[in-house]
Amino acid sequence: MEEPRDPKGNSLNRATILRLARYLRVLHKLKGLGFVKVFSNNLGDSVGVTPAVVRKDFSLLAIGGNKRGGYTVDVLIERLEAILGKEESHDVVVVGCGRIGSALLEYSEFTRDGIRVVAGLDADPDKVSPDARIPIYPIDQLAEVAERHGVTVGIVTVPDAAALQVFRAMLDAGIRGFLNFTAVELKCQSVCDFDSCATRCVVQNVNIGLEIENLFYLLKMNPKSELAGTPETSAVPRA
Amino acid sequence: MEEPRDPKGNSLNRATILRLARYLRVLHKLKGLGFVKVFSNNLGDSVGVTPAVVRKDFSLLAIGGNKRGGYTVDVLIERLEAILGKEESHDVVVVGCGRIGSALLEYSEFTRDGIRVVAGLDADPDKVSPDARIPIYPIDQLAEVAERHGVTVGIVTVPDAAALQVFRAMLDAGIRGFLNFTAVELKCQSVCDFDSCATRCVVQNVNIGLEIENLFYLLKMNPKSELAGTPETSAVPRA
DNA sequence: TAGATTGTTAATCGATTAACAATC
DNA sequence: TAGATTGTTAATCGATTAACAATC
Repeated sequence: MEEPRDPKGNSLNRATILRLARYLRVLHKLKGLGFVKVFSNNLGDSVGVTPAVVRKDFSLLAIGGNKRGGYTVDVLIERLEAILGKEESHDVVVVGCGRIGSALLEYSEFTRDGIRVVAGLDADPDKVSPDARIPIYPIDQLAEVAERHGVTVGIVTVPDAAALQVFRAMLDAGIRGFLNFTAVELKCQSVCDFDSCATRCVVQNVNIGLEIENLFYLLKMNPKSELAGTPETSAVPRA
Repeated sequence: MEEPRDPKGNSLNRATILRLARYLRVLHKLKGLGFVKVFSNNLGDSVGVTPAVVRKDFSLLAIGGNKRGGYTVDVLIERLEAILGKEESHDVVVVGCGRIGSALLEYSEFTRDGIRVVAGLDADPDKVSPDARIPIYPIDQLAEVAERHGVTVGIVTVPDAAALQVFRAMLDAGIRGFLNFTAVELKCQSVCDFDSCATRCVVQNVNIGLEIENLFYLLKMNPKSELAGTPETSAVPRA
């Protein structure tokens, strides 16, 4: 299978795709604020990279700027959406409706990002409530629910002990993108044969306990070197 | 200021520190399972890196293995704890007790990791409950609470609009490690003068909305290349 | 001994940074 | 024009991988 390629024929790696997504986020906000132009250093500040990286990314994508006036917000948004795809709505399911899962079911920030939780799933009959605004179904209806809504992305907020079993069930249900809140390393190889594994998936891990541990270690080891980088500068507001 | 250095005088960068923390986590689990020895490829699988990286890390730290039998779990734990520090307990505060914040207040996984939430803080008087098992105080008592418990790490689960203001208050209260659930980029430069900034802090971002967006983009752009890497192999169980 | 794993060096790869010409 | 920013190339840097001798 080919790697994704940009308009110039260069390949886009994971890091670049994630940066493009972040540019796009910021650009939408800037547009909402009435910005027409933006400089590479402004965008870099917002996303946490250097101006050179921003320019190089855009250069790679054949997105041109103006040598004096920077880049046009509308052009950037248009081109980035052409590359990343302009999603109307991101539908997801939440598997495991404990404390974190329940909180995410109703997470109000999702709406702003165009993310919609279509359903929760749980193994506990007491948690099931199919008639709620965001319904919660028994876990064994996962495949049916996923198919009905065409969901390909799921949030995993089950106890660690259930993680692998749930992971497999989600793969079987056609889910290919996983936001994993468990401490278990989820990877396709762990549920299928080594060589003949045809099921590919994407996993993003959010290990809250580990992140907090890391904070303590980083503070202890590296208290002086962890400044986030570039000073804030201001972008060009609409005249 | 000097960078942290290992026993051989080499400097430890952020990526290495985070890997060491992950090794240590896995090693504690292995010890709990009765493992005495472990090979570089086993540890690599668990942490998601290649065996060569594991060996290189340990070599850098002057931790030796046995050319036939791998590394001794106890030795690794001892040496890693000597380097990272053996923390008895990680005390944190949760600032902002909305859906996510409340869920984290009672997050049961924390106990297993030695993380203790000493208090929550909120601006809403209705949320305040100083007599609860995990008390919730008014936000303006933050400095007092942080000082009383000697807390240096905080979880930020406030609305985006309040993020910067809360960030500044937390810095003023002596908090230096931040687990940031808001979509706002928190960095010390945003709250102090550029050059004379003496307040250093560490921020780990958990942007759930962005992570989900990324899943959709990665699935669309790179459906075939996101396999998590190395196949599982088994470690050496105690005889 | 034979086999397997460590430990280290060199080679490779990719990403970041520096520099600066082009030009609006 | 003068100043500022883009766009690109080359240089640098660091991390990863390959390879293999050492040796248990």
